[in-house]
Amino acid sequence: MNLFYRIVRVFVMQKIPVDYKINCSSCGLKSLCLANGLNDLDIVQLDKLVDRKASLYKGDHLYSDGQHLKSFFAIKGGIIKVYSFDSENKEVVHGFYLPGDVLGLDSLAYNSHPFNAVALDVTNVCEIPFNKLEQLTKTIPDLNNQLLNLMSQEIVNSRRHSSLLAHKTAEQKLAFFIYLMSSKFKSRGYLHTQFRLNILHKDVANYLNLTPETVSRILTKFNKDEIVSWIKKEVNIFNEEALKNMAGE
Amino acid sequence: MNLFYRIVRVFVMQKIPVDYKINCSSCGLKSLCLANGLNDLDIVQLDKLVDRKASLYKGDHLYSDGQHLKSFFAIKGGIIKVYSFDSENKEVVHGFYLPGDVLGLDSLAYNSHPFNAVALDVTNVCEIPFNKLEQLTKTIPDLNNQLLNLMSQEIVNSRRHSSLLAHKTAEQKLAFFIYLMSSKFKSRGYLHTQFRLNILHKDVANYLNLTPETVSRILTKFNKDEIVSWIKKEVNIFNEEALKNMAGE
DNA sequence: CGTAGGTTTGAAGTCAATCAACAGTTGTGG
DNA sequence: CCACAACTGTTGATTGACTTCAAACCTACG
Repeated sequence: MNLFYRIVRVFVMQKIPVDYKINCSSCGLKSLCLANGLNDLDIVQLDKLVDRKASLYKGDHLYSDGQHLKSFFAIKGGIIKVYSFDSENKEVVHGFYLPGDVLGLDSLAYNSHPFNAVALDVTNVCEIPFNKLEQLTKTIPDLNNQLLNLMSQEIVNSRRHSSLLAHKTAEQKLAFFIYLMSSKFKSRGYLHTQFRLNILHKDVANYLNLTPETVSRILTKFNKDEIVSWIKKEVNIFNEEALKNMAGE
Repeated sequence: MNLFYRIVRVFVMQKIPVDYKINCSSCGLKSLCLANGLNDLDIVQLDKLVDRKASLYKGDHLYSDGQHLKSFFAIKGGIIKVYSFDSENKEVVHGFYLPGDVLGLDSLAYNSHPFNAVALDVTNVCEIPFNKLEQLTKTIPDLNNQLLNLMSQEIVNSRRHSSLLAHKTAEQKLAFFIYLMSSKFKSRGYLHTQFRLNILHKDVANYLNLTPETVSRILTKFNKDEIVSWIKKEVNIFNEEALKNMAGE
């Protein structure tokens, strides 16, 4: 088992630097991120702005509370948690971002913004500076449109989350969350009934305004009812229809 | 009493048409809405796009669920409630918009969007078509920046709302809400310890994920404790400091 | 002036939190 | 590579904040 772990680690370490240097034109996620809707020539222009960062490892911060953020980040691989602290210094989890998602849309209006972004797994991001992007939007109207679209979507997502917090039961919340993650994997062309979800139960609990105990109890029930299991970061959906119904969609 | 009411109504009906035709340059709210940060010449350009709509009365919809929205709306006076329906057809209140606020930022990315906007009081709005505004942002970079700023702020506001739903007690939620409204009035240069707030308790309850009964109970308590009263649409803040503390800020 | 919808107040009920104790997992330093 | 410490997850018993239900009272509006 230990040997297996080593091999995987080495594999990951070696593979990623090759993989993540891929440019926008040949990136499989271009239809989700800023490049969506752009023609091939424009994508090349966008690509010139992109700074492909070295891999982040679990616990590494992409940015922190109070920092003056001056870039967007598009996720190429891995998973990022965005969180803040409330007035009593308790953590508040705002969301989890997967490959194809864009971070930093919330920070445009603020010199110093109140959010933190941390990697939950080995993660690769493309950094796109605000000011350079802004210049480019002037010559590429489609790019400006896509930026506005992404922001608009972020507003709607955030409202959906509020609505979930307000009007769903603990069971519905958790079913909805797993269903949402599954949908994300599906739309990205990955296997959506069986996937790795490297999120701690306590972080999900926080995000859904539940306690880890409640999450644990409900997952046990879902497993018993043969709807879905989530054991050691591995999600298995046994009954997609039942999950969807339970999510109240 | 009837006579008094009549006089007020006539006064309102006559006054507003005169007032709301004011152009952007001389509008007292220009520092809050799309005109913020623009020079005088640019404001004149923006002003040409603006369609100042006739007054909306209580219950009139600015837009509805499923409609193809093609404009932003800046509120000049009055109050608008934005809401939707969940999967069980129960109303979900997403927010209340006051003079200076801009609506429709959520609808940019969607051909048909899931929100409704209804006037809770006599309300005047300026309509700004997406496509014309988009054209103008190309020649006025400051306008584009302001649009992005407003969207970014909307994301942050929405996250704050989620955080409130998740981590505050019923008392804190209500204290926070009243404090927030007061702050809005303050920043708009109105009296902020005494103001008309034409929102039903049941709508606030929905927005804060409480029941009208709970809201009623807490307001009774706040009144007894001489912190704030909210009786028949009139808010009176007796102890601003206590309210702020209670809001947990 | 009557009525539908909104608000208040009280009593009873409930969902999920809290508290507690233990089991499993991860990561680190010797 | 193991041992131990710190963290994460599970399960049960108890509690509490807010909801639900119910009935009376307002008040706004045609």
